Amino acid sequence: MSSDLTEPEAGPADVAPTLSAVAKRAGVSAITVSRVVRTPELVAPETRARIEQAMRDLGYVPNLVAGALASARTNSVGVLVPTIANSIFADTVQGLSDKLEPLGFSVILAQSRYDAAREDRMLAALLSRRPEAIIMVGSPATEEGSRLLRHARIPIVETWDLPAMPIDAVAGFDNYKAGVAVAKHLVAQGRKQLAFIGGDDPRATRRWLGFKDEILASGLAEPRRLILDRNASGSVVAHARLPGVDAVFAANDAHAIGFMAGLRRAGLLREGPASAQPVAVIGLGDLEMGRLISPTLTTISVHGDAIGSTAATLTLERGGERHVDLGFELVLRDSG
Amino acid sequence: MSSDLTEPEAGPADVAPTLSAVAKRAGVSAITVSRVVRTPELVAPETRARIEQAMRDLGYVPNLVAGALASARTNSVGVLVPTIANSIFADTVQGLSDKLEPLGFSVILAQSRYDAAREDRMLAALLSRRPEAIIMVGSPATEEGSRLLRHARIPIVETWDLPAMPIDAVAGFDNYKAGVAVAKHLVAQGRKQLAFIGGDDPRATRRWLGFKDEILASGLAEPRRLILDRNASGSVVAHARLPGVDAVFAANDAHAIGFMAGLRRAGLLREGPASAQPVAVIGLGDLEMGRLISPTLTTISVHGDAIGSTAATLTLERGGERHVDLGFELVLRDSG
DNA sequence: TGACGTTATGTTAGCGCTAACATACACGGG
DNA sequence: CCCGTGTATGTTAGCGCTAACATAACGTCA
Repeated sequence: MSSDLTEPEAGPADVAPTLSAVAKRAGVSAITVSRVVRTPELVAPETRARIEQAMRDLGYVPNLVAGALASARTNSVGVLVPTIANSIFADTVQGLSDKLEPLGFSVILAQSRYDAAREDRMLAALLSRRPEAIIMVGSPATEEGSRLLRHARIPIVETWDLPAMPIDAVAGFDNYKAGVAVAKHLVAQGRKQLAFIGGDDPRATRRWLGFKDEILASGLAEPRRLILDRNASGSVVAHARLPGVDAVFAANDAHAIGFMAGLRRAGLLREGPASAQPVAVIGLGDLEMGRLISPTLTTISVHGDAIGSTAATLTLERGGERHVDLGFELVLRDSG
Repeated sequence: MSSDLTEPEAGPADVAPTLSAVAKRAGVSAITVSRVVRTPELVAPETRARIEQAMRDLGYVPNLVAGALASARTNSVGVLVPTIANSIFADTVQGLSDKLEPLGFSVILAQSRYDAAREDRMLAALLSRRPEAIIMVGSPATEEGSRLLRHARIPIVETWDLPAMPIDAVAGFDNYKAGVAVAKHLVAQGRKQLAFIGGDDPRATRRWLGFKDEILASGLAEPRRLILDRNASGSVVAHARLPGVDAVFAANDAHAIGFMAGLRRAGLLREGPASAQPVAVIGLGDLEMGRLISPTLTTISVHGDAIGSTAATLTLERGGERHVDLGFELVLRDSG
């Protein structure tokens, strides 16, 4: 028995129903069904009702893959982050999704895991899906990645930094200045033995450079730099590797909180204000957690969600300012 | 001057080059170029080299939208989570991405923000992109969402719970039993006035029910339940609304840590072990942060990343066990 | 009254690719 | 010498939809 015998009544089809199946059932042409989906106001109310009924009967779900090919619009944006787990970038992804999803855009998410080769592969994979824009944390790590993006002819938004020669648009803050601000604050507090702990990705490195340059400029000895794994556990034991240190700038709040846990075990954490701390600790990211621990965490607040929603806006509007500095704030609490 | 004048040499084209453009340049047919992209071992080395050169010259990026339409394979999976920011679900998304991205699958991410109507819209939006599977946290909130998924004829994985009547596959743990385990532990510790704080989403509610039932079964008075906002700040002041309480189960670690911050301000937090705590606190999720604060956080550890990678595996293999209980562990530390 | 806008619907072609099926040629064994 | 079996490449049709351009049936107003 061949399968082209149709079911007696509207039984579940073996394959997803198409526009023309709906059209046939409603006694109209395919384009009219297409209009009901996309521009219902152009279809007469009675026709529309008949078509909507047919769509319900068949359980029609539009095929955006075909629609995208025909219209050359995918209504999707590619988003590339180093990692999404336990990370400050989750806020940025949330911020941009919240702006884009209500407009009918889908987010195609890719993670580079701080690996340049994987980043290039993910960039190529994203671009083959023809997103209408790419939003990424940072800038391409390789020349190849940069070339791919420049040739894509779609809005590209680099975030979480202010690259000197952006590909297209930027929504971020000055990581170097953040390092400078932290150094200034610690020096003014009278700290003498300063150190930086955290990763060595481009943004953390910019923070380190600002931190170091400012400390040197103020006449103090060059600060130490401890490069740590991406998990906070490494920072718990970091204190043992920094003898004599009296102030630490951590590349992010997780490292800062881990470092504080190590200080607590060493009996070097006070419940009092920053001035009472044997070792000052300053983080970056302003996690909610930093307000909940004791002593509360002094940190650079960076508006991750605003970066996301600004990036989303930049993908939608081609004109106007394409270089947005969202800034940061040094939030003074009890740890440093 | 009209723009259809081609550049003298391989300049950047106005539109993205297609397979046939590459084919023409290499002097072969389109299908041979397609083979170089997908099954290079079927193409003679010299031909392949010529085509690869042509692809490089033109900066060819395959169009997976067209490929997906022609082959009826999109190589994408839809992922629906309540939220990605500051959340335990980020680990799950990371876990599944890490498994799927190397296999050429893209992740289309959508957030429901704990809103049933938005969940349905996101589900419909995901399905119109014809993903090869859907992975979601929890189960559809509405009958409509459930119907959509059942008719999609693709693998559907529900996670972070063990639904009684799953649509297809499941990778999760028993939230009810988690509540029971916490209650048993607190009762054995001699706690009398118990309370539950957290959200009222389906999974938190299952935890609450297990918690409550076990406490009632052990002869104690019915525990109180405080429904809080999704941010931890609300839990900081929760203690004032629970007079006389001596043990709290928080629906997640963030709430637990927030509640502990409130206890600290009230002078009700000790540095000692669980037995020394005036109020025991137990969380769920096992955030790294819980190990770093003081007192350390007793929590239910739930393997969010394993849920993600298991879910990914379930989307890829259609046969075999489709109902995986990843379990949980009560991790005893100092808070309760 | 007929040229002209307006509203509702249809026709045609094609988006860029791949499945399925040719075709062409080389090679080796009976 | 012809047939079978690879190996390499090509032809054809079509995936499900939409852009762009008809067409038809109605007013409406000078």
